[in-house]
Amino acid sequence: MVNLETAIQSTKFKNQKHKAVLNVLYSAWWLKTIMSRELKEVGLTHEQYNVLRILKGKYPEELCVKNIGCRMIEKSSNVPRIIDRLVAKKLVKRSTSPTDKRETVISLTMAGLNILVTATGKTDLLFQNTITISETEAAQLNQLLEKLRENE
Amino acid sequence: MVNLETAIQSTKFKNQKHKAVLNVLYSAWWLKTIMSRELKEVGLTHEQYNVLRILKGKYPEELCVKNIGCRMIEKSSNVPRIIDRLVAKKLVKRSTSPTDKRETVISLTMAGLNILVTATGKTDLLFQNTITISETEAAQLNQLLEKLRENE
DNA sequence: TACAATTAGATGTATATACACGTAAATTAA
DNA sequence: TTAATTTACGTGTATATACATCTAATTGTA
Repeated sequence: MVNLETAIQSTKFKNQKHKAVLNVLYSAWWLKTIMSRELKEVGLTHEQYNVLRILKGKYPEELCVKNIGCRMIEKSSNVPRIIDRLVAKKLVKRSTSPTDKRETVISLTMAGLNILVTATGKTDLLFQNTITISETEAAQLNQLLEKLRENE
Repeated sequence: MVNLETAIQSTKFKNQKHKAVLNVLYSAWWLKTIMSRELKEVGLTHEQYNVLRILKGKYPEELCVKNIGCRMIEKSSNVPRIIDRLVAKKLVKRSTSPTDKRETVISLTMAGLNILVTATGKTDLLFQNTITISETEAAQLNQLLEKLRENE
């Protein structure tokens, strides 16, 4: 158990709100780090995994680049370039939409589906073992995070 | 007010814990985005600002690269390269430690201190206007985030 | 219908992240 | 005191982020 003070070696927070901002940023870095460790074993980055999961959510329906982008957790991700790497690994296929030639539609390959199953198994197990807060606490946390962003 | 479901266009969360993981990641991205917008006006990136703040915390004491690194929110930040850019802008000064020639000690310049004051004023105002949760809620949020990381 | 405005996505650039590796200095051990 | 080990930090590489710009396709409008 590492509290924020220890993690970033600082005790000078203006107030609880200021501490909460740093705490959210640090927690996100920590989550990405432990997830990436698992994903590395199947050769995926966190963002590549995110794109694959978005495609899985609609599978076997295809999604265009724009619709993948607006579902990303990090909105400023450069989706075409992440797709480049997934295409190179043959995990997705790119093709032009017949109805709108501006759109590039992306579909999961079998290899993509398979790697996703393995990766999801790994991250699920990780969360099960590492994140032990109760469902009630998680629900509270969700409520407070949305309160934090209420003026979004 | 934008809830997570709308933000990432998904309603399929395995449970509250799974949703909390995505919620923390999304909230961190959101916080970084709104902060970066302010910092851009003074020509700083989020990470450059973080390094300057760490230096301010010990000012006028100097800090070596390693001690800056272990105080960073994102531990895998490449501190030497962030310092490169701060040196180029004359916001910090680099020199070799006289007591241990392996160490590079970094000190804030007057320009660095000044820009930090402006930047901090901007982010403080931003938080004041945008983040309106109470101190009690923020304290609760801090407690839950540390619970989330309890097996760190 | 023709032309302007908008939209989708590819691409370029600067910065950052994540991680490996190299070099020099300091520390420890033989 | 020399040799091995460790530490601090710079550097290289692949990927990602953040944002601007370009092109082609589509849509809206005169």
